[in-house]
Amino acid sequence: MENLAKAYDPREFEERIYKMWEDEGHFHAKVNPDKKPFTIVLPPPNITGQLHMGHALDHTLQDVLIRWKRMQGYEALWLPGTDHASIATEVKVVDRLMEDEGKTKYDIGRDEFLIRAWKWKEEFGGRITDQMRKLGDSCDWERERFTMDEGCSKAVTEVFINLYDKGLIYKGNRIINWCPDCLTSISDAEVEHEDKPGKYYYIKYPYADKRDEFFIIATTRPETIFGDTAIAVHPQDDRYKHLIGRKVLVPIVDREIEIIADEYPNMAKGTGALKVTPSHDPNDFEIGIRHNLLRISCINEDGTMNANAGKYVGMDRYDCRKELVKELQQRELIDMIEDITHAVGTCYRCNTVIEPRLSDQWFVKMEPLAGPAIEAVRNKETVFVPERFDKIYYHWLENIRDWCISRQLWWGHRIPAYYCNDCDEMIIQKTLPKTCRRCGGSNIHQDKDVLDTWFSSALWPFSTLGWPDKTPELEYFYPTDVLVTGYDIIFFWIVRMMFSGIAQMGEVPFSDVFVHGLVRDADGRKMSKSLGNGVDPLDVIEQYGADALRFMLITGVTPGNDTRFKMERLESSRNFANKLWNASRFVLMNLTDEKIDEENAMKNLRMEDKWILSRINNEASEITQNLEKFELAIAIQKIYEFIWNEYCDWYIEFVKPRLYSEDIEDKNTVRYVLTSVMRDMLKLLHPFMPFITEEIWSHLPGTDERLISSKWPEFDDIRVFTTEEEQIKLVMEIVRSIRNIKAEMDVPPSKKISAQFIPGNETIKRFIEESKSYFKTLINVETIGFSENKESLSDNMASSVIDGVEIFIPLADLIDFDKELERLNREKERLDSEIKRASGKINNKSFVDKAPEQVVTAEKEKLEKYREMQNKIIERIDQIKK
RNA sequence: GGGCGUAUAGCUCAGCUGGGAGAGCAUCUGCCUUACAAGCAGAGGGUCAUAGGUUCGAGCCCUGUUACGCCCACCA
Repeated sequence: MENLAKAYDPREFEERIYKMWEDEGHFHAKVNPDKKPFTIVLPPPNITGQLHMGHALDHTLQDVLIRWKRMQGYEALWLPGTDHASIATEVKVVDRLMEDEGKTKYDIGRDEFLIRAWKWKEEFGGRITDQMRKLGDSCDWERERFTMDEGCSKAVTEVFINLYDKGLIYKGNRIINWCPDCLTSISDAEVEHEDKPGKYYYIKYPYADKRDEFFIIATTRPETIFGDTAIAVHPQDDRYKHLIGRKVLVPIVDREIEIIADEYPNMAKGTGALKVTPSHDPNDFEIGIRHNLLRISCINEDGTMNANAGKYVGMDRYDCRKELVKELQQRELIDMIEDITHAVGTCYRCNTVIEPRLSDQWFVKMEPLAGPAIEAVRNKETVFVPERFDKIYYHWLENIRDWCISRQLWWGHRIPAYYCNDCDEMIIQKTLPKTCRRCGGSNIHQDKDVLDTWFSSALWPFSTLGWPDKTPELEYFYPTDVLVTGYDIIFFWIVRMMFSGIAQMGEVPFSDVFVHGLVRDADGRKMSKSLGNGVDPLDVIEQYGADALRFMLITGVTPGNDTRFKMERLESSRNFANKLWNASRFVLMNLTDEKIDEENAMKNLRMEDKWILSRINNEASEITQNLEKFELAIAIQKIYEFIWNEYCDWYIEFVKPRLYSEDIEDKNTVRYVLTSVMRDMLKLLHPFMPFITEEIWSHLPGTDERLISSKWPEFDDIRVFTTEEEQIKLVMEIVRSIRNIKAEMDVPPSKKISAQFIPGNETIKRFIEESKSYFKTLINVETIGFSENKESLSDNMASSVIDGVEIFIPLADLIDFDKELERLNREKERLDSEIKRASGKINNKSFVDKAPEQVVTAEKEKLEKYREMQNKIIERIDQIKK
């Protein structure tokens, strides 16, 4: 028989196997009316990114599901692709331009910049997809997409125009989140709130008609006073009611503003009065609309002060704050300064404090889109796994404000809005109009802004399948089945895919959202570049193999919870792979080229054969159920335990002598069972550890298909053997019991011994008689005998009681009776507590009355059993004491 | 301010619909037994955060409390 390498070395085969799968087309899914589709779209990683542990987890989960469904006979499509990552990529290209050529993007201009950006994409955009191959991701690479490829771009324009036509996209001059460093607007979702130390500056505004008296308001941002156009107080605020309508002067600039009444001010906060700066605060903006206030901007795009700030013009906003406070103090216009901690919005990319800023932007009107998206989850058209994440979803959608989708960047989908330079007419259409529809002029330019990256990712589940064209793929694969992602992008992405799918396709984009947590470092910290605590999946794969990494990432993780990356866990995963590897070596070295006769084998099964066949049969069915419920960790735990604790520890040990015997027919049976069970094991494990399983599979004789495309095991009624399972359990208990005696009584395991049994009944006696060869194989019991009672046995024996049988091991003159008594007493005490517990229940009338009958019966049986066992031990103790 | 999660063996974590507490690692003992020392066999180790409640029965369900963590929230 062809043999496997002696030690498990994943480097020897992982790459080769992946190439084979890809070359043979196993990943490719096509429209196939004879099969049911199963579709997952990959959350497209950024082209700027490198594979990190988060991807490794995310992809492993998806690959497990896809491989499993593929084996179940579904037309399983895992559609990969990458995201253009507008802002992230633009920053990279800008940096590179500066590094290489010392130029800014404005130096080379928009067209040239885009050429560089595409070049950058060509150079680095494929890096991450190459890395995915190392992980074993079985994506359909023939269908790989990019958010800015022709088809996806077409979809973007189409959606934009659809929404515009329905009045769901509009352009407006409104307050948006502005990043003074990235120099672009960002959406609400992209603002992170951080608690930062700040100060309340209590500023004195002189009354216009009585300049030596002051109205005091508290602000954290004194530099915005240049944009003040009112003071607002609550109409019910007794402190201020009488002042409504009076005028005060903005300090330093001496501009007159009015004290107005508005419901917004919180009477308990600050002085209860609010300076209103409509150009630099979203709430103030709203107040400004209600009261028709002037909008005065005082801060520029880059965070410096503008001419409205008088002598502070050109100064950075924070420098201005310092200087201005100094000046106010000199003029005695500051009442007091108080230290506070408050939440400050920062840019998710560069951490710069966000400047709310008035500007012309494009928005998606959210309310009409949010409603149906909320409904879809309430109706369970889409289900979150675990369920609790639907709360985040609801909360986000229920409180959503309009989505600012325009970005002042160059890399991305350009907004399909065109303006006539002559008459200012705005035309929304797919391509550049030749002439203006109003004035007929041909002097037309396109809107300079690009769209938020998430605008295109929101369309991913259908844009990648050909939409807006009615392709067969779209018809067949949409809606997709599962969307797998981390909880951190539920509102960035899941929410937007949901309402986009519903709005454009009339159907939710996926039926399940399988949410996972983060991979943290060994100390529970988030892996990050700045901390330098990230572990590179590629290094791990190089050292331990992709299978070990995948196994580690799935094992012991509760869905939706974070997990820690621990080296020891990786090692034990690798050890498991090694264990399987060696078990396979054992099987293979005991096979011959001779064909295994299945029919004959099934006729000559012994009890351990029936037992293991029965067990794997059950496992297959349970594991399938676990996978259906997305309980991947439970599923893999079961496979692990089966392979290690049942197949390796027991079955292989059971059958060794049969393999070394001369009984050809029996050897055939063992070979059949070994390989048959191993095939099923490999199948069940394959989704989780695809490489090692495929490699071993390829060495099994009579294999003419690939494991990746083989059929998932199903429960088989013929392979249920209850009696044999019972019998083997008894054998195992006896074996464990005797091993324990040997170990505790310091008898070398290799020492040959004999055993005497006092069986509880004839059936047990027969079982033991039939099983004597196992005792020889497993624990060196050379001879066995039966007795009616203890009295007929010699004293020099160690003993043990299990359910239904007493076991005696003669230890010649070596026996240490003190030790033996200690052992027996320990056992007696253990039974004591069991009996206490069980009898407590049985003596409890309400338990007997109210608990289900089978529970009560079971408890009674247990009690009887324990009492019997304990009696025997007590007898033995007494016997020894005499 | 609102919401969520976590608290189980020395460590990291499982524990699916409530019915005798588990794994991996670590520890102790004995074994190189011709698949595997990345291994085999045996052993020790837990008031399941805390106070109540529901139930015949609670690690699991309900309420309160504490600690830690996370997310959301338009900066007066």
